[in-house]
Amino acid sequence: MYGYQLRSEFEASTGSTWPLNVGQVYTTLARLERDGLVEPVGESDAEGRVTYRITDAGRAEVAGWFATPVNGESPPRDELAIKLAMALTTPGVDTHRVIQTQRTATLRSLQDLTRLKARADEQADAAWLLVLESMIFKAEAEVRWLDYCEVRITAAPPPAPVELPSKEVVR
Amino acid sequence: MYGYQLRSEFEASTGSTWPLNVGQVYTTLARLERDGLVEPVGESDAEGRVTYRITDAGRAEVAGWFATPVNGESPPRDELAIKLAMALTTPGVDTHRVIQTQRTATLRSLQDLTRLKARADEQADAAWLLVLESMIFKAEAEVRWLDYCEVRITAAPPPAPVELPSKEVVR
DNA sequence: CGACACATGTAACACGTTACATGATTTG
DNA sequence: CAAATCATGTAACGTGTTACATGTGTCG
Repeated sequence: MYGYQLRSEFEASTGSTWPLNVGQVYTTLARLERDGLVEPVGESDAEGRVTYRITDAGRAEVAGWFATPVNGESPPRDELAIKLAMALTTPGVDTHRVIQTQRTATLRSLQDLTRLKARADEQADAAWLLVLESMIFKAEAEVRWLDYCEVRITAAPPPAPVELPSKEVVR
Repeated sequence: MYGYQLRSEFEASTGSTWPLNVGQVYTTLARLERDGLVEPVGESDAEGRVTYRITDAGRAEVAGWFATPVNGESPPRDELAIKLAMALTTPGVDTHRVIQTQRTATLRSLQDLTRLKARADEQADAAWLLVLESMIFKAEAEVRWLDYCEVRITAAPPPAPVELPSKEVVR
């Protein structure tokens, strides 16, 4: 395929959710070519299009990707978890409020996702549908986790206020 | 605090899981100072330490961060979901195998996490514990999602093989 | 004609991350 | 004394991302 085409396919399948800057397609294509995973087939054609083709190395890379499990983020960069952890240990932050704010936001996005899913169901794009369902699962899990946290922290109140200023730390 | 100290605290609280390169502390500190969120208090002291202090702007930033919900990744960059979606639509990929590989990997990491949690429970570091629990919740949700996907794709077999090569795409 | 879709590409930035350089101080 | 720890910092890279530059073809 050529760059513009890749973008078109993508936009079509995601129903123009998930905006994708065309420029990024070209930068990525260039980087893939640099790494030998992809190669241009001939020069630009009459309409100025430059078609690319996957190489053997590229195929190997893809195969490897499919064969290798995704290692769930180590170290953990989960912003929400970190935020809650920080809220809990930072004096003067209403953790309860933070949780509630997040909860309503997550519920709202869950609604949006459900709406999108309905659209995707009609459209019958299996790939995009799968991604959406994954997001729904995640959002639901997030709500469950938030509820769990709430119980957890109301049960065990802040573990004695920390004294920040003094505290000789290292050694 | 000063840079080295920040790193020490961090390592201590995460039990030396989550390795953190010291250099990163200094680059980050420098960038925070550049943005006026943090400022050095005086020059380097006798032992060569440079202490930093949060500014009002920094405090405001933090407050804003706590008040704003995390918007769950839009566009969705979930590698696993994308991988499965691609597996489903790429001819010649055994989606079943991909799911199984991931499933065992996730279960294994779930074990590790549980072990870590036991350690954290003794250590009683509330923040780190919370992060760990979040990861456990996520891992469990992932397994559930994988099981759901498996049922989903064995129930509805690949939606008629796609013809790749032809397909006039744009327009 | 002027606007819009098609099509390609480049320059630039921020951020996360690492490897390396440099010294002072402690400790076996 | 040598090795380890404490402590700071810089140069560099890769990637995701955007804004911009440029040109062709189509259509109301």
